[in-house]
Amino acid sequence: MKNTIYYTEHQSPLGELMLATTDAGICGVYFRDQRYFNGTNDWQKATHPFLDSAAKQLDEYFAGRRTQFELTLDLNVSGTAFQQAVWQSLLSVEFGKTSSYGAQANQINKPKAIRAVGGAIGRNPVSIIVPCHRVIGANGALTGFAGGLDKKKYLLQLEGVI
Amino acid sequence: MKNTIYYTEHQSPLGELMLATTDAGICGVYFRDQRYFNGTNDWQKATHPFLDSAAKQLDEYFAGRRTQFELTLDLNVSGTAFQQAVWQSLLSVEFGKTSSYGAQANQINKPKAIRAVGGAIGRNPVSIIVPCHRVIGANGALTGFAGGLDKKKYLLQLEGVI
DNA sequence: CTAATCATGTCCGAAAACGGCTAGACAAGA
DNA sequence: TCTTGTCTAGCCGTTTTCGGACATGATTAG
Repeated sequence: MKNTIYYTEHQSPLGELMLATTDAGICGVYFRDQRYFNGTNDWQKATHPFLDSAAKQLDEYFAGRRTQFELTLDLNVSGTAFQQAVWQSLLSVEFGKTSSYGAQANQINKPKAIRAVGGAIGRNPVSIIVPCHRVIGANGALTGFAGGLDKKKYLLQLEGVI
Repeated sequence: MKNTIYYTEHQSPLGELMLATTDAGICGVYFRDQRYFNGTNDWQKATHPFLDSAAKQLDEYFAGRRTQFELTLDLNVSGTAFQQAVWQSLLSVEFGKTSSYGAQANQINKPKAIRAVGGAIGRNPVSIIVPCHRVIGANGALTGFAGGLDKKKYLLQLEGVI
């Protein structure tokens, strides 16, 4: 029923990342010791074509040579229907642009579920690739990031937003 | 991590029973529509050597030709540590004898957890084989049975207790 | 311009309710 | 006395319920 999850560790300018995948697609990119991380019980440390692609594209992204990821994702491994909808919606925020929590709430047709959207974004399992860092407060404040605000700032600078 | 559960249905004088097993042993014997039944999601209808043995021995039991089951059980599929301890302890109550909730509480070294034992016994996943029906009130009252009191009474009559 | 209010899904901890119970105290009948 | 019955107060693991806290923001009131 539940697909096996394979993972590997990968170095980045923001420290060690943990990349995870199923046979259906990438399902996780986590910072070291980040918030809301559920855990590696019954995850298997292994190599996998998807993991290789992800690592390569992340390297290019950090080197400034990539503004868009071309990867197969599997966002249905964890989370509620609501959360999955939010994550899916995040994919439409492009490199170098930002959005607000309210705007995202509108996009999933729940304009009043703003705080709920905040909670869901915080639990995004695929950091960086699903660009949760591009969502900031309506007033421009960074407001929060599961990996730490400094990392959110770094990513936005990398994308030339601030 | 979680072993597959195979099941089959089997007729008995008390109506249809649902027998379930893992590759480690029998993990379920349920009455039709009984209380505290969690459900067949991701159970697989299939044949299995353990299921065959269980069906055969249950037939013999109901026919009065068997007073003791010789089956491999897997009682660690569901339940808390406390519940599993209670179920394990139930196995020591022999055919034709009865015990009380208090006595069972003593047996697991929690003499005061009497009501809690009652709750655990009610959630026994392996009816008949794990003889929860042999536990009655200290005053002799039948008190309760997940499959219905009439079935408890039938079983105790079959064993010649009442 | 600041402060209070409200709306929303999820998680987490605390608190309360709920049982397949029992021993003990009492009262009522034989 | 000796049953028998009804009540009460504890006991304890599990389940359910409830109240906040959150990666917010538009609106209203002062």
